[in-house]
Amino acid sequence: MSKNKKCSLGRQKIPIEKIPKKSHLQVTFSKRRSGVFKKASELCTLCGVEIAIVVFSPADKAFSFGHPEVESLIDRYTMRNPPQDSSAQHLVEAHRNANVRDLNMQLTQVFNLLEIEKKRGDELDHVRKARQKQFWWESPVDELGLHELLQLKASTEELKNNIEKHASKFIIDRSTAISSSSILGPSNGFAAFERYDAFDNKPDVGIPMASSPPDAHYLAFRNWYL
Amino acid sequence: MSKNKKCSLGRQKIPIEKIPKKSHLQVTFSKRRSGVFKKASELCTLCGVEIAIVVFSPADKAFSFGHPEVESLIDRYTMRNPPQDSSAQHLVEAHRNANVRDLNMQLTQVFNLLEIEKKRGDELDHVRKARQKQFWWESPVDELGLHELLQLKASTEELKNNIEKHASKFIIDRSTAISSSSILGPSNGFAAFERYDAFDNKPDVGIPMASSPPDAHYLAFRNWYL
DNA sequence: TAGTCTATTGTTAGCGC
DNA sequence: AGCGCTAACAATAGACT
Repeated sequence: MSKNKKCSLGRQKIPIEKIPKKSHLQVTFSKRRSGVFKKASELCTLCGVEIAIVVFSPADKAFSFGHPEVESLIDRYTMRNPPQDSSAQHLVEAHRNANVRDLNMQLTQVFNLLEIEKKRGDELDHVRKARQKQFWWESPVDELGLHELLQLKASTEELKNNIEKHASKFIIDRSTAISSSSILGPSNGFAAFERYDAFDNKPDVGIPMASSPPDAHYLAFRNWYL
Repeated sequence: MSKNKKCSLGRQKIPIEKIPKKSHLQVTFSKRRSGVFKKASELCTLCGVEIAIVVFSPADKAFSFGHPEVESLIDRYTMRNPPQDSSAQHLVEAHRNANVRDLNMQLTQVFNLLEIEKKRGDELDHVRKARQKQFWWESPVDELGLHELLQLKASTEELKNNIEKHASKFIIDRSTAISSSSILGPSNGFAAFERYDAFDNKPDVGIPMASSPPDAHYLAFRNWYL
């Protein structure tokens, strides 16, 4: 918000010693724990290996990360199998483990989906940004060179003629009703450019934007105005 | 050492997916395993917490890191050894539940992220499709109604005037070189509309599309032609 | 298999909210 | 507690040894 302040000093080097300030320590623990878990997760994905991490927080709370699950990896590590307890316990265990397995599976799947979606979103974002550079005739006129201006002029004159031709055709046989005035049109001047936020998938309306939003032509070309 | 050689491309971005090449995977595993262990060690030192990590390598070899030691932490985590009384059982429960809670939290978070990303992707997708309908002035002229045609005519005339004004300004002081002819321009007629496929993020070229692709004005308005 | 080097990407300390 | 920000710092991909 404050435009003038260089409020951030950026990251500072800290010695790898026990952090004395407690609140600070808690923040660092939280951030770095996430960092370690993320690294572990990446290691899993990249190398397809199994990893389990257990941390006890400064407040002695247990945090864990495991792929596929902490318990089975611990069991594998200690190389002793736990079916030593009573059958009831065992069933509870099994249920718990199944539950955890399910959760982990869901987590993994959803995480993968997330990656895919993220990629798709980024790509589309790039496309969108690319369009702005690609379609130079949508840029402000003052940024165009002479060549572009001449091209635009030529195109525009031809376009104008075509439009006039068509318009007169319309006027000549105006037996058909003049299309309805704006019903769906946006009420604020910029809506036409921002409406995609609220855009859902209405199939189509026959003639594209046939209900002629107010000031649409202004909006359409406002970047060209001087 | 050698100043002239660009021997290294530096670090490259890699997608977080399973690395297909095995030798490569092995190197990455080795490096990143060290990285994770180092991060864990720093977390220990900085926050004075206890942490245990167990990894099974691609070759199914077990690597572990633990402070103070893996075994005791595992025991603490599984809560088998240290206290054996009822309170211990209770703690086991607590930890287990905490674990499940954590997993659920992760799942929820990731799922939310997925939703957000999906929405973003969909929106951008819609934007792209919507542009065609939204920018009805890019549609074929014959599909426009009388109202739209009149709007277009008005816009066009104003636009033409503006362009002429600017063009004459350019012509009057044409001390600057007329911008270079097409270098980057596409060679086939439709490339201008498809180029975003190959578009990456080149910063900018000062004037957008200053190198005026051939027939760009034709492409720009070709939907309007009769 | 493991270490070195470098250009780049990724992480995070110290803020504010 | 968490999220966002920015600049500084740290990790690391790729190539070589």
